[in-house]
Amino acid sequence: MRPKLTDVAQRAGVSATTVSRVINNYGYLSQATKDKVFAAIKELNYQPNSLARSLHGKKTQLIGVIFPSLSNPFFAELVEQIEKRLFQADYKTILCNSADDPEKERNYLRMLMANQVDGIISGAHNLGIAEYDNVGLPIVSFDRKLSNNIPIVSSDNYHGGSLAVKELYQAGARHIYFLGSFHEAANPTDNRLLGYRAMIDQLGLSSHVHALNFKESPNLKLVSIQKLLQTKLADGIVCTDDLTALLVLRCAKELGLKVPEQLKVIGFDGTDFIQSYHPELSTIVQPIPDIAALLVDLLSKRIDQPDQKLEQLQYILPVKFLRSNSLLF
Amino acid sequence: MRPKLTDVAQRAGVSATTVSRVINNYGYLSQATKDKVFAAIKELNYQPNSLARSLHGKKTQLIGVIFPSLSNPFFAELVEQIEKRLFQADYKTILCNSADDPEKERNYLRMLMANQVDGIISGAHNLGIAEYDNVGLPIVSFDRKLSNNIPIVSSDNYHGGSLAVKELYQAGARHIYFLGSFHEAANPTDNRLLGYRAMIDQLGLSSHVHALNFKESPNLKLVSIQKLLQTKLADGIVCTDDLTALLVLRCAKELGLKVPEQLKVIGFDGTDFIQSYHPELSTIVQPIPDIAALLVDLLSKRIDQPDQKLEQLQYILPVKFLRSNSLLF
DNA sequence: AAAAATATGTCAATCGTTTATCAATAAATT
DNA sequence: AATTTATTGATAAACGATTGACATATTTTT
Repeated sequence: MRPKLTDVAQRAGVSATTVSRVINNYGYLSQATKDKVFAAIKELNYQPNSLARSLHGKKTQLIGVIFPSLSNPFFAELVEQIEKRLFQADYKTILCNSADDPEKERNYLRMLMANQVDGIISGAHNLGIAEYDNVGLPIVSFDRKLSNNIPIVSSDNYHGGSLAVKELYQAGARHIYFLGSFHEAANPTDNRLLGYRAMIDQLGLSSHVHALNFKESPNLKLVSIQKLLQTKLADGIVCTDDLTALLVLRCAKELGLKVPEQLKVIGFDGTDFIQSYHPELSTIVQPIPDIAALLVDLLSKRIDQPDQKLEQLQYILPVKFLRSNSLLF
Repeated sequence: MRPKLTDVAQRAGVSATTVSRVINNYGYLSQATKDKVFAAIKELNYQPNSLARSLHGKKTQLIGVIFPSLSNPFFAELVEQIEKRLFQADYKTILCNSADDPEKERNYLRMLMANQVDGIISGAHNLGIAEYDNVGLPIVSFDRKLSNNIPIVSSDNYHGGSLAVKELYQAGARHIYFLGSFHEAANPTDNRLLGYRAMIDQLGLSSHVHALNFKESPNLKLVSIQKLLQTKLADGIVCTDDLTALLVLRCAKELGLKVPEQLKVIGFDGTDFIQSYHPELSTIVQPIPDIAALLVDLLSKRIDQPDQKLEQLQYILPVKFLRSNSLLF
């Protein structure tokens, strides 16, 4: 049986009240008593039961972190950073992989409420506004517009999209395609497409969009990409993510298309993984650590001051362009 | 304010006891009452406060999942699978990234205890036996020998190591190197090295081990690999993980070494990611879904029957060899 | 009509901790 | 010596749900 507060009291030879006073640091306390109590706590390896504390209105220090996948390095690294920041802020991470399954996501929301989490960080989810509003908890969102009460953090997708085009153009590409997945809803991610179009227009080029279904397997995507590359119409491709860009590079190689001479490619995300293991890929780098830090920071504030009005609904973080061999040589 | 049990009772026009009976499904209950109560629960969107329930001895349905990293696709996929299985078993995952930091891991153990988790899945951790034994909770381990009370699940690393050598040999390699990181402790992972040595001996070859520090950055590893490849002594390399193998492939390309003609390479892990995005890499595939399923299964049993003696301390799951271009063409 | 089974309610204790209130004692200050 | 101030304790009421004991009423069975 785990020791409880009264055990500590007995061991230290003080009252339960005093032990609680020491733990919660309030009221008058002599150094001698504190020492005795801390010693007893150490000896018994005592940990206050956080269930009982939270039942009393103290925070649970639990945060639900909802993401659609971990096998995508971008989400893996983002979740890793979020967990790190949450830990530093003395929060624990309940990992909720929504797996693009609305039912699972709904279930998780229920569970999180039942577990009295202090707040939720939701990344690229797939439920409606109403269900998130019903939760009645501090929430911050990554890359998805939810409701007017939920702040959104995202990278500057628009600028990323247009920057990619500009870089391809400057490297000599004139037939620049947009390749990847995007939604119809007004998601921040779709701004990559808007940025692409804007820059295409500005440069007087014509836009070409080749859609991929996000949920499809890499092999199926590959088939679609092959079809695109075989036409040999494109000399530059803006990909909506780095993994797609890798498929393009592979496909180009198989078709004997020289990169970057005949085909220039830019990805999106720029994870550490890609930078380390595919340094040949040019990409638009999202500031993952900053995104994580901001999400945690905003959520902390929402938790500590739930009544404070939102100063800002949208937080857009700058992206960087990482030039590499897939573009110039 | 979130509705509570008494609110439901009031709404349904029954007593609190009856509501509790309905929720916990015991005692005599008419269908009519059940319907009324369920209706009230729905209307109020009521969720029993799991803190209060657990304080009564009910399980928290929380599991601590401790892993050293998410940015490594192997761990990301393993954690993803574990989360999936835990969810199916109605458990929630508290993600603990130990980040190879003993202090952080220690902190997490404390937190998990304070949060009354039902159990812990620990993957490749870095604390001593005593500290894990003190936790006094059901624990299962991945790839690390902890104590005699903690079952270990791992892949057949020994067979994987020897299989890799055998395949390289059959493909024509005679100077087969072992490249990667291993510990001095008797960790299951080190069996890859033992398997390598055994097969090397069996084939009458001589063994060559080139060590890499697991924690070093990819760039530093690359330097070390370059040094190895420049000697041109190896015509086959067994890597302890796929990421290292990718570095070898890159390095070989840069040095103008033809793969697989001059150099044959085998990795280890065989994540979906590698299979999808690096199909050219031959590798020893760990059965990630099976590992996850077994870990969750064993833990569930430990939780439900804590007094049952362990039938088995070690569970070794079979690996598969995935042949690809880095070996034969 | 009596006995048994079914259905619901009231009441109170409990889980482990927090916290307010009231007392009591010791030490420091005037 | 009187008055503050500092330090600890004892007691009890919460937090929200569970559960056992007991009472009462309604049905069903014999």
